[in-house]
Amino acid sequence: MSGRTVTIAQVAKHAGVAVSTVSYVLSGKRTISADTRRRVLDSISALGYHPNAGARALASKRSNVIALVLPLRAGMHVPVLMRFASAVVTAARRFDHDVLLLTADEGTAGIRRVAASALVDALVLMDVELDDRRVPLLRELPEPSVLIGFPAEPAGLTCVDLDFAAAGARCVEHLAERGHEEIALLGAPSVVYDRGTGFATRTREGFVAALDDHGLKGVALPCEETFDEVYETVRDLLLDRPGLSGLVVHNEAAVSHVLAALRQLDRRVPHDVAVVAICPDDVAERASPPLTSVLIPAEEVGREAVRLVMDKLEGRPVPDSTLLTPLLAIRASS
Amino acid sequence: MSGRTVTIAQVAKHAGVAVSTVSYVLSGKRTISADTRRRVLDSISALGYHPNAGARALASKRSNVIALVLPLRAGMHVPVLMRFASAVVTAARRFDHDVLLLTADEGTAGIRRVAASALVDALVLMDVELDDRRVPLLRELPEPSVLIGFPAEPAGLTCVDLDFAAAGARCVEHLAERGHEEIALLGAPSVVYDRGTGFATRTREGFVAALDDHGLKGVALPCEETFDEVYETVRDLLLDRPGLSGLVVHNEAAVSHVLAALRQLDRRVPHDVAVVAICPDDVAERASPPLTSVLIPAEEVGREAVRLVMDKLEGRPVPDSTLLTPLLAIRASS
DNA sequence: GCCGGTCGTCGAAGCGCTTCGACACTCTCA
DNA sequence: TGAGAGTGTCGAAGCGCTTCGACGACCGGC
Repeated sequence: MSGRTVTIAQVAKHAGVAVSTVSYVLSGKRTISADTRRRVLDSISALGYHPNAGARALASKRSNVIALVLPLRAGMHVPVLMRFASAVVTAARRFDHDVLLLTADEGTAGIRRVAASALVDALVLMDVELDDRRVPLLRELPEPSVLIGFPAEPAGLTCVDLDFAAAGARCVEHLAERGHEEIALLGAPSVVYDRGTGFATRTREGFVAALDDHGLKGVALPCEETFDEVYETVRDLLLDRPGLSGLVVHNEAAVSHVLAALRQLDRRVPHDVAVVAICPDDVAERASPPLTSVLIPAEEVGREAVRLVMDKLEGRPVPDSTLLTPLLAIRASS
Repeated sequence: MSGRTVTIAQVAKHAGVAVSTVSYVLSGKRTISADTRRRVLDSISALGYHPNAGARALASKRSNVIALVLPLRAGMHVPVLMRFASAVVTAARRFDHDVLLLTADEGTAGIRRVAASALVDALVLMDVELDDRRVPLLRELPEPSVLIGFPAEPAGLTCVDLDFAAAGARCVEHLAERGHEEIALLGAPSVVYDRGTGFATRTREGFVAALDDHGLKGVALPCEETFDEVYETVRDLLLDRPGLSGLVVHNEAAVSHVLAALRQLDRRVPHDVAVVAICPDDVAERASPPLTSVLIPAEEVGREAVRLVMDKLEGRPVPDSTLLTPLLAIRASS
């Protein structure tokens, strides 16, 4: 093994070749004879050599690091975010890149800093809002970037997200197939709609449009996240709309409260009220009864975001907008 | 502003000084006259200069990046993890460092890689387990590291965590003060105890010891995370122990299920059964009724971990073990 | 048998920064 | 008044890597 900081020069000497030859073995940018390659690789593992990241970045003008920028508002969707983050890291490693984590408290200055200092080659932004103040900066940055979520004006940007409109519609379609005639969407807290967060709005639009398509009656309501508020909302809803027999819940924190409220109101799921959720799989599975759900494909979104940003880094053309198709998992609640 | 990649040489020329002078202005490692310093700083902002991270790392042997290593098992405590991560990033920025995110799927190889390639100066590991396979590696690494959580054999390592034993004891003490005589701890799922995760075990030990100290009767049970299982556990518990009037819940996912189960069993909180939780504040506040809780101080733990790792980087001595005192927030449930 | 064309390898020139030693000053104090 | 001690600044030597141009060696074609 090593004796502290093995350099490429030591590898070269050990293998009896030039430094540049070792470099070419590693990068594959020039042809190297099988024999030489083997000798070099043997020396590398014999010495325990790891290329120095700083030196490599300096010489090649590539740091092989991408920035992952956390959302402006902490506290929302936290579990899903973690899965995004984890998926992004895993995907980045497939492309031999690492991931630098950036929070929002530094504001746009952090983004500017890591880009200007060549700490990162590219950026992935999570949980982009409709009116996201990070977006103008991205436009003027030479480093490529990919957004998870859609801002109001996505022209010229590369965005990935679950197709929330389709997700909302898919839930309606499912309930229509099951014969329900009046349904409701319980969405995000109203503050989320007020600040125009894209995914909440788009789900609602998809839901409302699909009501029409399938000739169903229905309503879309915001939904707060404490049990008491959820309980009231559900109670009032059932009171106002006696014919209502289906519920779509697009609010991870409220899911279990909705079910508890229904139990308390003596409505059986799915007998009296069918419930479909838009939430991560594990939440749906842990509920009682397990919920039919449109899963939020965090892994897929993360993977796709990284793929796109790598394509941009290599100068390959990429689509402006990538919408991932929602997948409905049918469980006991509908 | 810039015209693409401003270097220190351009700043030096613009300010009419030597390159080294600019460097010393930036690092403060030599005295510079006020006048020169101002000229240099003016040039820096006039040109929009940002030091190249790679070059700096190469020359100074410091990358100013620390690694944040995610836990081996994904899926546990996910929301809390995100707050750790965020706190670590924020704290690291205060020390002018950035944070590289590492997942466990690369195994220990990832840790070895970023350390050997000098990509990072130091490491912070989240959610360390009793028998953590990353720990032996840390001992042989020259880079300093800090663990969040305690392994079975922490000698020679630097560990930070909430004092879970004290947290368990604090809950008992609180219920004893309120006059309860028989109480129970609903803890993590049994699989978590089986693999010996430290925080679960330590809470239980603190709980059990405190029962004795305060002369209470009680029991500590594992607790699964689906509603149905929680319901059964709670029902059986109340059946077996008619005198039981207090519950400590140390399982974030089960908290709302426990409350729903109690509602269903017609036990009023806190009138019939007092409930104290060990969970993040927002979960406790969102419950109904809002729960008296020992909060898990993610921000503080993250901040402390970074402070320690920076101390180690600077060669300052640090304590092997840092236990953060639990804080009980009294709310409506007890 | 000579010419042009790969193929495989080498040496050297940076990449942008930090840091060390040197050096010209300006103060002090004997 | 001159030795000694600071100050403030400079120049140059790397840090470990990539990459460019050069150059033998070897090939087939005429």
